[in-house]
Amino acid sequence: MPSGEYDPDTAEPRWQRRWVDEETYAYPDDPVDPNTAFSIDTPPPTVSGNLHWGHVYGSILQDIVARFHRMYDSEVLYPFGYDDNGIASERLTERELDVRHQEFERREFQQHCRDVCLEYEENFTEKMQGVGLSIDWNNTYRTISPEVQRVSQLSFIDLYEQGREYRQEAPAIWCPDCETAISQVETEDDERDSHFHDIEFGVAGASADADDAFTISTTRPELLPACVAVFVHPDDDANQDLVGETAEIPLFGHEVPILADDRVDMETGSGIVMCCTFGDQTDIEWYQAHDLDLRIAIDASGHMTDVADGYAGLHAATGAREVIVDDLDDVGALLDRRAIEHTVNVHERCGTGIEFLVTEQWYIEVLDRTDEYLEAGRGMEWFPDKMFTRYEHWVEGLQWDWLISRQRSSGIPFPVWYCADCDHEIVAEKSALPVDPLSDDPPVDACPECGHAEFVPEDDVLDTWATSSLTPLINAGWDWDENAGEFTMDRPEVYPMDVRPQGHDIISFWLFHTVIKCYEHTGEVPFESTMINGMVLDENREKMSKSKGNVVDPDRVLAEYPVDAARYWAAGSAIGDDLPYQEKGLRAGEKLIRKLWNASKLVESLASEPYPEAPADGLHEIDRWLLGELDREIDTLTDRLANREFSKARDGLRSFFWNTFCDDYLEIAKQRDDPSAAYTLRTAHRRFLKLFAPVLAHVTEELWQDMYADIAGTGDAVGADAGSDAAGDSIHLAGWPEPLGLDADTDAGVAAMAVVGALRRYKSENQLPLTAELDAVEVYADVGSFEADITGVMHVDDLTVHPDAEAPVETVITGIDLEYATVGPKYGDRVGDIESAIAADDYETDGEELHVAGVTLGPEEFSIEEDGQYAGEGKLLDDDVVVIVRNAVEA
RNA sequence: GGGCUCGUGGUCUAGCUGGUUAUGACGCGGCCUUUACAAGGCUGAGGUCGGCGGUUCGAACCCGCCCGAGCCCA
Repeated sequence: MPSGEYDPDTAEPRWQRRWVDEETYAYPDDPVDPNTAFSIDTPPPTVSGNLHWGHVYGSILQDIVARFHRMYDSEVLYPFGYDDNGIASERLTERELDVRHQEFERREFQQHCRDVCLEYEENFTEKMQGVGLSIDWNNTYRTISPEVQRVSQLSFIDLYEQGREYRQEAPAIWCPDCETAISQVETEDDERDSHFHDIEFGVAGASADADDAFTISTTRPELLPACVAVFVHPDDDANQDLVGETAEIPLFGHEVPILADDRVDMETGSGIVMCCTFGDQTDIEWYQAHDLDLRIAIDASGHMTDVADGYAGLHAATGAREVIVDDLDDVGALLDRRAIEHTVNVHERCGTGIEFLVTEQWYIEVLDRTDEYLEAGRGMEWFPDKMFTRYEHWVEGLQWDWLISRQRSSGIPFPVWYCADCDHEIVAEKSALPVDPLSDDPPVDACPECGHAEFVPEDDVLDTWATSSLTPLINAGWDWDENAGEFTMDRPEVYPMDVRPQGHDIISFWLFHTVIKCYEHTGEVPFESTMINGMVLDENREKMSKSKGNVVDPDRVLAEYPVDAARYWAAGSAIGDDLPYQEKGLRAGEKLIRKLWNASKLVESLASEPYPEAPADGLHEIDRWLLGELDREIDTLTDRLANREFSKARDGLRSFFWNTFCDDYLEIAKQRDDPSAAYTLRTAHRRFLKLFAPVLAHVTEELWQDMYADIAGTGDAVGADAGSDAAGDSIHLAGWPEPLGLDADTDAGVAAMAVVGALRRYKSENQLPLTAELDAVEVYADVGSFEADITGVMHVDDLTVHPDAEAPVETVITGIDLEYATVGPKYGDRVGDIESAIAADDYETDGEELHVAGVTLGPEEFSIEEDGQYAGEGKLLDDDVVVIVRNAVEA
């Protein structure tokens, strides 16, 4: 029985432990009806450090969805994963153990990664449980685990067999310091001091009348030996005569074509730009679009190659650049040199400026099916709708197939070997997966192509997105059945999954890649819906970042506030919108928790039986009214939760509970002691607990256990919801309330509450205690059989109700309200005249019609605005529902 | 540089396909010891809806430009 104050510091950890220990949220092992199973593709956080507030925020939104559907549908699969096969986890491991990955054989280093990550993962688990997430901790996965490696390699082989993967020599982003290819997400922009150099290029064989030289501005003169073309914008009239000529590179002397391309930025430097293989992304595009030569001037370690003639062996950035600039100056080709600050693409790990190196890489073909992938995206329901646009633009703007190979030493290996003689690709047997070609033998003794018996293992590993894009299949238990010769699922009922929750920053990565991979493997869109949450900002609506020092530490917040308060705050967001962290939002949550606790105490003291029976002679009208209003709130709330309208759901329920239930109904119920009130108090209270349960997971559980769990569990409960309450011993396993559908006189209820409100205001304004007696009150409205309730709660000695009588008030016409929805379109620009005539009192009403400004409006087109004036004894409180009070106490 | 999104009282927000007086919460002022809660109740003040222009009888809402913020892609 709830007494005293609620103590979240002990209650919240207690329930969190119980939920885990008793496996409250376990998904059943037995097959589940696909119609009631609800599945969530939980985002697996990257194991690279500690959880931040953004994780907490996103997780709470997922959990609200999970808890709602667990009550509303039935079985919910809410799994959890740890993404620990990426470079971030390798770095964490190197940092923790103070080692370098190169010191180990691949499997050995992977083992170290697994050990280190395990510690962090335990910490993640603890944190997630501390937020009260209803995750099924029996269903967790690690992306570095053998099971997931098997899924990932199966995926590679399936796509390979479908002909959707190919190997090609192509430029890749390369870190010359770490000596590895990296993906674009591993790079970041950095402001660097640099120099802009104006360099004079010659025009080879220039005719006498043409210019024989032009200027190029560059920050990277050391790339001159790698120059393979010069570009001019097609709209650049001043330099158009150069197009078609041949340029001569200063110092190095080789000749390259001068071409036109609209990717040239005419605003930068001279508007003429050199294309080197490779200085930046655009160079790669030009190289491919114009089929240019390849001149590699910088090697894998960042030093100049033989292409750079006498500069070979010098380090490009720290040696060759200055020497080349000096030499250009000596031959008079350096026209100008000025200091600038510009943005450089660097490797986020070491800060080294990235290069582009041509290497052999594996790709998944995507460009040929963008139409299908667009259609697949349309096949999902998007919360919010507007986020689909990002997916759409990403797919429409795709320029490259998906590069999935990485030259890292840890990660999931490609299950591939090559014939040492003819380079024929040999793929592992599906039944043998997972394999590591570096330590496992290929499935054949001799090359099926040429018979050669020696093989070279592929030592690349898969892009981490190539694995994390399989989470729906991992969750569904996708595998290859060797005997049946087909792919199977342990839990086919969860696929496609009901919802993919994630941030909008990775729509183009995680979501897109998951959709296309699962689509190719199963022919189905992997999600019924996707829920895209916004970012968490700081109190000033700015992005949280370590450098700004405005990062919110989850531990600190949760030490100070109940988790339920944090959950209340998170539920205050419109899905897809960014949400600023606000302490006042958490404090408002605390207040609601306290209100719910105190109201529960009152309910218990007013109605001692947890499940009282409904009175045989029926419910009082006010009780039917309250339960009827609650029905409507349930309908509204259910729709809002189903549409992921968290903020509206939360605020609507809060208002109804606080204003209607606590302020109106409970105040009246306090004055009563009858079976109808007891039944209603308890029925409404149990329903409120359930409706709040998805958001306020802990306090509702505490109250439920205190007040209802014992009897609900025995099956002795009677009355509304008794059947579904008995289903489990946690409120989170109880059934979501269905509307009771009682007949209720809603209009009378609303009128009665208006009377009560008016009387309450009257007392407040006259500085009377709310318990003060009122001598006489007259009401000119139909309040049904609410009279006793009004007199009880407002302490009215003599209440007279005139349901049909004309109120003794004189109505004064104060104006005319136009029905703009009909008047506007009908009279168009004459509306202005009508309005000014009304304002000038220049109109006549004639029964049903209004004559104004030369037109006649029908009864549907206007309404008369009138004020009630009362000259009799007493005071008129409200002229909507006419309430007159005569009271001796009032001065 | 391109795309997408957001901008509503001091703060956070509701406002659906344009239509009377722009919603609620937090904070602020005043009043009320009322047998669940003073961390409560009642009540009041506070907004030219980022700016400018346009469409319209009528714009927070539709269109254009600009400013500020965020994300993604260059």
